Amino acid sequence: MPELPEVETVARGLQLAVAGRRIVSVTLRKTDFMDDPSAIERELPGRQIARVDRFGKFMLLRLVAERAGDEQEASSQALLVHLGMTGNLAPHFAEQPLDKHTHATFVLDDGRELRYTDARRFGRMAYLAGETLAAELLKFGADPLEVTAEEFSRRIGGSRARIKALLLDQTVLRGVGNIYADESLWSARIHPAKSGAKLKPEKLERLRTALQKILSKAIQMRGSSISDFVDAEGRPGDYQQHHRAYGREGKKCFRCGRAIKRIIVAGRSSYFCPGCQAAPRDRAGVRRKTKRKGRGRTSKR
DNA sequence: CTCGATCCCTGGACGC
DNA sequence: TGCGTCCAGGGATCGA
Repeated sequence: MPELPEVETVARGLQLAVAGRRIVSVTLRKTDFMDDPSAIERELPGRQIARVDRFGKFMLLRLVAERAGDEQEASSQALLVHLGMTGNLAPHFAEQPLDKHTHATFVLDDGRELRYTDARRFGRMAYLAGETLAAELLKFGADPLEVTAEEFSRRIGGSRARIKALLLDQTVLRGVGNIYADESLWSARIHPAKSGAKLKPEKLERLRTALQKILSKAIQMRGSSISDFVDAEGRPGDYQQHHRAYGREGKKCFRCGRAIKRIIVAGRSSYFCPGCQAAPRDRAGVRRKTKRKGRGRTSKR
């Protein structure tokens, strides 16, 4: 589950490994997670990967045309890549066999191949340029590592939605996912079902600093590998060893010793300590997980 | 505005 | 061994 720290880790690895390389050719396989596959096939060959940035949970491969003076130099162009749950983007030697779920191969000018693999195809890939790119990026909220106290307070404290839903909402903050939401709430001693608007200023600030500290530490440790996350060099992260709440149902809270509980908030498993993270008095947001029935897909449309 | 439900997708865990 | 079922989860979408 690549979230901000994992995506940052992959982006940094790619920046070192492929920035400056030119894309020679593109081969696509399954394309149902791509915005416009033909645009990727058409626009990428001949372009150079100028640099690799992270934007929320996205990676942006910034592209430039080969020849300076080309009219397209004027507008920005990028390949936007979201890793979803199981996505991976990494350079390979051409002779390495293809992974079963390789959906895109970008042959580079040094003979290596940048390959995108994604078993579940929850990821996203899009070639965007100019105004379209700018408009896409504008949809997302503040970067949690950069967000000021004032902006955090406005975005989180200004909504009555549950704090867990707010942290996961990419239009509020970009880059936080389930793991780091739970870890920061545990750290700040806030129950996931608490309303954002009901958080006192000092709680809000405790949450912001906890979130930033946790994300920074996780980046230092190259992310959390809880399913099969590996970075651009194929190396897993180490931050999962530092999880205090996420995935620890039934285990003792590192602060108070009570058993960590798991509930569903905002449709996601939410791990918290019932001793340290007091349930909101009023609301009924603490509902037990409801059993889901009727898994059947009908027809596809 | 905020909510839950449903769908997308596959692999892994588990029960039988 | 193998089949059925459940679950994981980011995000889009829809109706309440």
